[in-house]
This record gives sequence, C-alpha cells and structure tokens, in this order.
Amino acid sequence: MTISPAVVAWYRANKRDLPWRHEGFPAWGTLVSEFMLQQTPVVRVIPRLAEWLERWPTPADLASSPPSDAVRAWDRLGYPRRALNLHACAVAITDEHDGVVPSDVPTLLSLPGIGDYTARAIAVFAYGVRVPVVDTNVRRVLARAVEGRALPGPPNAKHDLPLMESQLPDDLSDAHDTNAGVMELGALVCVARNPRCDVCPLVDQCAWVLAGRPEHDGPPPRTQKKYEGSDRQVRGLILAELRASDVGVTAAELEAVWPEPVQRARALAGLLRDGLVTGGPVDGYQLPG
DNA sequence: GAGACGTGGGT
DNA sequence: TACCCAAGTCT
Repeated sequence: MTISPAVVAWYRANKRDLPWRHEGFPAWGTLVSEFMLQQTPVVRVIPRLAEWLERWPTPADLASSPPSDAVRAWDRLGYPRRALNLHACAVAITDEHDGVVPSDVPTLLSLPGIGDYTARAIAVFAYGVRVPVVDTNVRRVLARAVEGRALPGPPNAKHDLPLMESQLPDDLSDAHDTNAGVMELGALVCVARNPRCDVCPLVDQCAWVLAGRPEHDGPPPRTQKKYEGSDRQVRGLILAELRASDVGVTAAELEAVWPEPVQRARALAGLLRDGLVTGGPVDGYQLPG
C-alpha cells in the first residue's frame, strides 16, 4: 500500500499558495511559521507571521529584543509561552549556532519549544531533508488510508514515525512533497469531521473507504476542557491586561480582571512560574524583559 | 504519560 | 447555543 504517487500528484496540482512555500522563503521564516502553527489555524498565522518577519528578519534580530516585545507581537495567537520559547530559540540559535537555523533533527530538538513535529518540519520544509513529518493531519490520513481506521490512536512516535517513513519515496523532492502532501490532504480533504472523500485522490485505494468506512473503535479521543471559567481563561485575561500596559499593572488592577481571589492567584502563580510575568504584589506585575 | 496550556472560527 | 477542532510541547 503506497499512497505517495497519488498524494504527490494531487499536492502539486492543488497545494495552497502559502507564504512559507514561496521560493527563497528563509529557514528562519519556516521556523517562525511552525511555532505559530502549533495548534493555531493557518488563516490566523499568516498576517502575524508577515509582521513578525518584517520586524525580526533574522534570529539575531529577535534575540536582541526583550521577550516582552515577542509576547506583545504574538498578540492573540494563543498559547503565549510559544512566544517566549521562540524568543529563547532565537537566542540559542544566535549564541550557539552562529545565527543559522540548524538543519538536522537532533540539533533542532535540543532547542526550546521544538519537539518531534517541529524539528522534522523544519528539517524537511526548510532544508529538504528526507525524514518523516507527522502531525495530527498525517496521523489521521495514515489511520484512514493505510490502516483502515476512522481516527488515529493517541500520538505514538514509535508507531507513527515508522508508518510515515514507510510511505516516503527515495527521491528527495518526492519525499518532500509526500510529507507536505499528506499534511495538506489532511488539512483540506481528509478532515476530522465530514471528510470530503468525493474529491480525495486516495478514494479508490483508501483502506477505510474500502472497508466501508467503519466507525471509530479504539479509545475515545481526548476531549478539551471547557474554556469559560477555566484557569486558562484567567491567564489569558491577565496577560491581555499586561500586553496592553507599558508600565505594568498593580495587584489591585488585577482584581478587576478576575475578582475571584483563589483562581486569580493560581493563574498568576502559573504565569510567574512560566516566566510570562515578572514582578510581585508590591511593585506590580509586568511582561518579562 | 495524562493533563495543562489560548483563542477564535466552523457547524 | 454548545461543542468541535486547529502544522504540539512540556512536565
């Protein structure tokens, strides 16, 4: 079962015109885009990425700015510690790698905020290295097309990476487009709900379709906790207040953000622990750096 | 290794 | 209206 030829042909004819796919797009741009794309949709990333790269065209440029600027420029992309990680990553690249984004997976993995997915994505999309890239889209496409399941099991590198590796052709360009194409297919066609099998290039070889599209059987997928009233919401509100202030905010001003004291204290303590907030009750709180 | 971690658009 | 989901990482 090899899905690569159909995926590559489909990808070359149907891929979206995304900034990071343009000729000459720098490795640094790919790295920034991958940070922003960690759990944030493409359409929300594109404008923020353009502003970011205009302001900080190289890792050294970002490294020379304070982390607070990174958190503010991150705006409302969500998971703001990614902004902190990205800044720390720029510092590490500047100080330890001569300002050049590394191209090998182990070195990339050693950088803050870069995990199994992002390391491989940068190696493949910025440098054309032949390694498997596995994200949530890839896991879903492989589960269906290759394994005949409705949904993938929980992420498992020991399972997922060899499975994608087994689909990569030898040719570098084809391997690149297989990685990008399976992701793209999962993002546009083989989506989680209501997959568009009618326009899928794999429909006549998809193990799941050929099996009659059986229901999901394995363990139920993890569900997200409610956001309203959660600590995450409180953290978000506190951070929004801090982003908007040049001089920091007082403990009293934070009471207005979230009156309930126990949860407010817990959220603030978490932000301080994460390094997203500095200061204290006496002198007030502000963004780091 | 299960759970924490933002935000907003689609259905 | 609620709920689902999004190119994950870290602890």
